[in-house]
Amino acid sequence: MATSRTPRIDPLTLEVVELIGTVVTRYYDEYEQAAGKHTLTGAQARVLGLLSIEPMPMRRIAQKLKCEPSNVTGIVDRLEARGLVERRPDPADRRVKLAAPTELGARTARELRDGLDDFAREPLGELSRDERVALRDLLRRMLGAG
Amino acid sequence: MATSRTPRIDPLTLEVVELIGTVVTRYYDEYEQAAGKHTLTGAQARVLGLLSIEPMPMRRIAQKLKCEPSNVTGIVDRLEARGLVERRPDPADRRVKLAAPTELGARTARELRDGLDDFAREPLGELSRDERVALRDLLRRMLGAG
DNA sequence: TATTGTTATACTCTATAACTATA
DNA sequence: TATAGTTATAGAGTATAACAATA
Repeated sequence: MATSRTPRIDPLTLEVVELIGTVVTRYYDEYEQAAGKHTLTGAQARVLGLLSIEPMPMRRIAQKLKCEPSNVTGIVDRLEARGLVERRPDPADRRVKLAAPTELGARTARELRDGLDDFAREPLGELSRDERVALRDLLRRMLGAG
Repeated sequence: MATSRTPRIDPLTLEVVELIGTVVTRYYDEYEQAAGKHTLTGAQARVLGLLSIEPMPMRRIAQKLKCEPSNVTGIVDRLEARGLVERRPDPADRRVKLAAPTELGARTARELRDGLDDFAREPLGELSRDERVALRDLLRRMLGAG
């Protein structure tokens, strides 16, 4: 009997998917490595990065991380224990705790962000300015306007 | 005092880095989601995917995953407990155990791989064939010959 | 009643160190 | 003696369920 299978994707698309997979691995590894240089885990670095843009309630961090709110408690606990983050009361709603980076946390987040420049320099450094424009436009289209 | 700072990257490169970050997040989420549909963790899905290409010693799995060999024991244990993977002796070296997918494991890996096609269809589906060729060439150059 | 954050629990992944059986 | 795989241990992230304080 002929089983109804998902049509195989063409070789071109397959190669692009594989290339993207390589980029994903490389990006992820560099991120973890940059975090590790500050003795931070990936999750901690992500939360610190989020808060450095804008302080936010614990609940919202969980939404951003796509994880359960109960997990955020521990991650912020560890960041707070290291003096990188602090919990502030929300004047508007006393149930809410706003997590915000300390001075040290803000500095660490900045250094972490600079670490990502390594990624920008290395693989992206292979491309000329025109090529980067082309890549930007393709990625923009791919991810849909936004 | 003028602090010697890492030179800031230009806006264009920054945007490309951010776009790649978005792709990375999306790719990762889809991978975890595809794994979850088979009640597999990301690590388990990655190992199963590796072995479906080629059976290999435990040690080599650890190298591929960039983790300690001791971790692989547990991951393969769980895959084996579910009948997706089996450990075979290596005729050439009795210290070595070759991990290989079972029939069920091979089928699961295939379905998992098809799940990645979702990624190929969605964001990549936005691009025409010519655009995909352009993206492929840019990624190839970026990742260096490859 | 509903919501925010937390605690308690259990599972997985991770690294480190010590062990075993081979080589 | 060196290597492959394992075990033991501890820390971190994750989900689920139940709880206190507040809305």
